[in-house]
Amino acid sequence: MGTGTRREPLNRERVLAAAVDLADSEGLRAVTMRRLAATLGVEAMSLYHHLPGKNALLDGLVENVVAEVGTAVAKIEGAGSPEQWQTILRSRFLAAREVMLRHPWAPALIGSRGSIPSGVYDYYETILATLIRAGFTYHLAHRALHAFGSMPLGFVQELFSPAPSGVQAASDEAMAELAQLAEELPHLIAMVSSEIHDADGDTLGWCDSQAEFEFTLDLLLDGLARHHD
Amino acid sequence: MGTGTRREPLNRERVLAAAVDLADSEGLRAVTMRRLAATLGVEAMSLYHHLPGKNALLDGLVENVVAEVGTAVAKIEGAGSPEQWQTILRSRFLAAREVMLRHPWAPALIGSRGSIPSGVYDYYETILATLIRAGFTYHLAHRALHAFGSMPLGFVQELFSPAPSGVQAASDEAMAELAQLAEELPHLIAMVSSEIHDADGDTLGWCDSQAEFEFTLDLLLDGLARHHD
DNA sequence: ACCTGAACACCGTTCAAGT
DNA sequence: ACCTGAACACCGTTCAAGT
Repeated sequence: MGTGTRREPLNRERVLAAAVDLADSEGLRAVTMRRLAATLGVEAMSLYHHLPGKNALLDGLVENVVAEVGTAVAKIEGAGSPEQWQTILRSRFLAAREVMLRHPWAPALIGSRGSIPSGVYDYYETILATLIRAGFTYHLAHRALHAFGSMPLGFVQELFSPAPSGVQAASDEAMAELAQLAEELPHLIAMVSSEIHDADGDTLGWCDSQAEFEFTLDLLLDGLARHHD
Repeated sequence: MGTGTRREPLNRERVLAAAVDLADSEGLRAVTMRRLAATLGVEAMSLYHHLPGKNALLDGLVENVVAEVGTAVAKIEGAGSPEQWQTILRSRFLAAREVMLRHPWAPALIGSRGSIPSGVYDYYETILATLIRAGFTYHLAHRALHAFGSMPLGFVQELFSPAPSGVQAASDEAMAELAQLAEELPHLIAMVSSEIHDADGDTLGWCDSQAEFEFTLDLLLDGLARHHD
C-alpha cells in the first residue's frame, strides 16, 4: 500500500540530491543536518549512516555539481580541428556556466573547500589535451590554466556580482549607495549613467554578467593566442 | 597602578583589531564572539556594546582590510603620464596583493559578504579615473573593471590555490592525488613533471602563484590595450 | 556607560539503545 | 542494517541585572 518509494531506505545519492535541492531553493545556509533530515522525513542522526558528517556532505555537494558540469561539457567534445581550440574551450566554459547559474551557491562552496574532487582533474585533463593538441607548450598551457581561474567551471570571482543571480537587486542596492556618494565618485557615476543610456530598454541589466563573462573569456583566449602564435 | 591600558574601556577599533589578529593567527573560523571576547579578557556579551552583532563584526573585518589596501594603494598614486595606465594599475594591483597575502582569510570573506564597503567605491573611482584619463570609453572601462575581477584587491579565485598561502602543502596533496590517477591524466602528469624540471632548485613551488598572478594581470592589461588602441 | 550571568534557540556530533 | 532519543560541547543572541 502507498507509493513504496517513501519507505525505501535512504542512501548517499538520495541524501545528496535532497541537499542540492535544498541549497537551490533556500540557499546553502539552510543546508543543515537537522533541516536536511527533516526534508527527508528522518532524524538528523540517520544521515550519519550514509555520510560521515557535514564536511562529507559539503564535499558531496561539490562533487555533484562538478559531475553535472562534466556531463554538460562532455557533449561539446572537441570534434573540430586542433586550430579551433579557442572555440572549443569557449563553448565548454559557457556550458559550465549554465550549470553554475542553476546552482548559485556552488561557486562560493567550491572556492571555500580545501579539497578538489577528482572530476575536476578529468575535466582539466581534457582542457589541457585541447591546448597541447593545438601546439601549446606545457609551460604556456600551465599559465593558461591559471589565467582561466574558475572560468572552466563557469564562474568568476567578481566583486560587483557576488551572487551570479539577483542581478537587478544588486544593481538597485549599488545604485542607491552610489547616489549618496555621487560627488566623490564622478567617474563611477558617469560610467553608470553612460552604460544605462546605451542599454536601450533593458534598463535594469546595465551589468550583463553573461556579456562580461564572455568578454573576459575572449580577452584571455585572444591574449593566449598571441602568446602562442 | 599597572599599565592602565588594560583597564581602558573597549571600543570598536580595538575589537576589530583583535579580530584581525585572531583571524591572521588562527583563521577566520576561530573568530567567534566568545573566543574573540576571551582574547580581550572580557565576556562575549560585552562585544555587543561596540558592535551590533556578528555580521557587523565581519563587515568591520572587510572594511579594515579594504582600508589597508586603500592606504597601500594610495602610495602608488599615478604620478606618470596618462599613457602609463598599464604600469600604474599593475603596481596598484600588486600592492593590493601584498596586503591580501598578509590576510589569507580576506578573499573568501570579501567574496562571501553581500555588501560592498564604501572604501571599495573610492578605490574603483581612482582606477576608473586612470582608465578614462588614458582615453578609454566608459563602455570599455566598464568591461575592464569586470574583467579585472578581484585583481584590484589583489586576489584571484583560482581552483588550484584556494588559500593564497600554503602553496607547498597544496602542491604535495595535489601531487599525491595526481599520482594515483596517473594513467588517466597523461597530459596533467606531463605538464607537472615538465614544469618541475624547468624550475631548477625550487622544486616545491612549481606553481608560483605570484608569477601566475602577474601573468594573468598582464594578459588582461595587454588585451585591454589592444581593444583601446 | 560599560560589563555580566543566566537563558534561549540553534548547531554538529557521540553513544547507547531500539527494531 | 537502519533509525532514534538523549546528551554534550559549541554557536549567536536577548534580557534583566549588576557597578
